[in-house]
Amino acid sequence: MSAKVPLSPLPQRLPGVARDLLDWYDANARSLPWRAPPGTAAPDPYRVWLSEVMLQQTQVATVRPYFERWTARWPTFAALAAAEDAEVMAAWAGLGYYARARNLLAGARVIAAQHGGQLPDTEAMLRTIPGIGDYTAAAIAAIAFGRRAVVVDANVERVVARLFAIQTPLPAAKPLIRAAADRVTPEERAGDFAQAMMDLGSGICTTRGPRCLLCPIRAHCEGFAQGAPERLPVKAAKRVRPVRHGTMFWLECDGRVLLRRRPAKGLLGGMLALPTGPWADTAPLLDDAPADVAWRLHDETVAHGFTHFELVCALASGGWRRHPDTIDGEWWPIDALDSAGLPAVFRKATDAMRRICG
DNA sequence: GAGGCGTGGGT
DNA sequence: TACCCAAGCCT
Repeated sequence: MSAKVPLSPLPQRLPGVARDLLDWYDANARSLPWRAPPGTAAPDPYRVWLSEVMLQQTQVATVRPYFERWTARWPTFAALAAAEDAEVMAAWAGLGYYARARNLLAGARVIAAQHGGQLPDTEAMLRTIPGIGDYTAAAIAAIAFGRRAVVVDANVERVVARLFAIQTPLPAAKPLIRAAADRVTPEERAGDFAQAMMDLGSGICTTRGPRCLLCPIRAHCEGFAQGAPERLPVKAAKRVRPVRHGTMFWLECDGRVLLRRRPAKGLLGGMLALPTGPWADTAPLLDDAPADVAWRLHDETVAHGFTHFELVCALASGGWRRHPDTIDGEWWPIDALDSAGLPAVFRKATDAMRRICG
């Protein structure tokens, strides 16, 4: 909770929802590294942009340490634009949705080369930067540049669906919810309002077990009045996740293991990884081995859930007896694998292999 | 529009 | 436990 700061009186035209929510925010705003205290000067646009991208589909507690490390290393657009691709991808390792890191770097370079090192300050221009969509453009315009923008993310969708008791299922309800959000967004302090909605959504108006008795806008809430706000928003049923199978190959040479960078696009794109063939409906076993050596197939497997499928991977190990330079990839010291910047699924595999090999 | 795209936390 | 899901974007 941040210190209370003196605020100028809000315009009388401010609707009750925004007024009550902002009063609550002034007293209860979370203190976050990328956030300015309510009612104070706008925070650094670089930090707002970085935090908004890191926070896409990712919780605050997960983002915080990544944000601290990242800003210490690359504190400005210029610093990030000049960074090495491999360093940036390694710094993102474990955070997921790796296209965000690729877009962040591309975005920093666009900003440095085409925008004089300054983030554009309108939604429409922000929308042209790689990795910035409707939500992030609105959030940056409001939070970093004080513009009135309608910021709609999953928190706002949930709060607004309950506030207006919208029964239409998502995603069909999106236009309706955006129109409703527009109606409650104030002309002034739209940035604080957006962040207040986030805090409300993450701490009080939660998906399960909303704490309505603590809610500052309960009196305005039709969902609460109707008695079952936790049933909103209604969502379309989602598909079952299929299981896919694969093999990861642990090729050792002189205390090092072979790593390869994955293709720039697609799953885990641009990340360093253990060699592996495509992941398919049936177990490929040794079909896609990176080298013709005597592979040993282990009993232990690695299971990992991705957004749209479940992976079960076999582990195979072997030794490279020829000159290290005669195979594609990077030989990484086994003792230093923790600093290789591997995605979580490969970190599971390397941890398992180090256990197996002792 | 719908599906591809990670991961860890909460219940 | 086995789900569900979180400050979305891109194609």
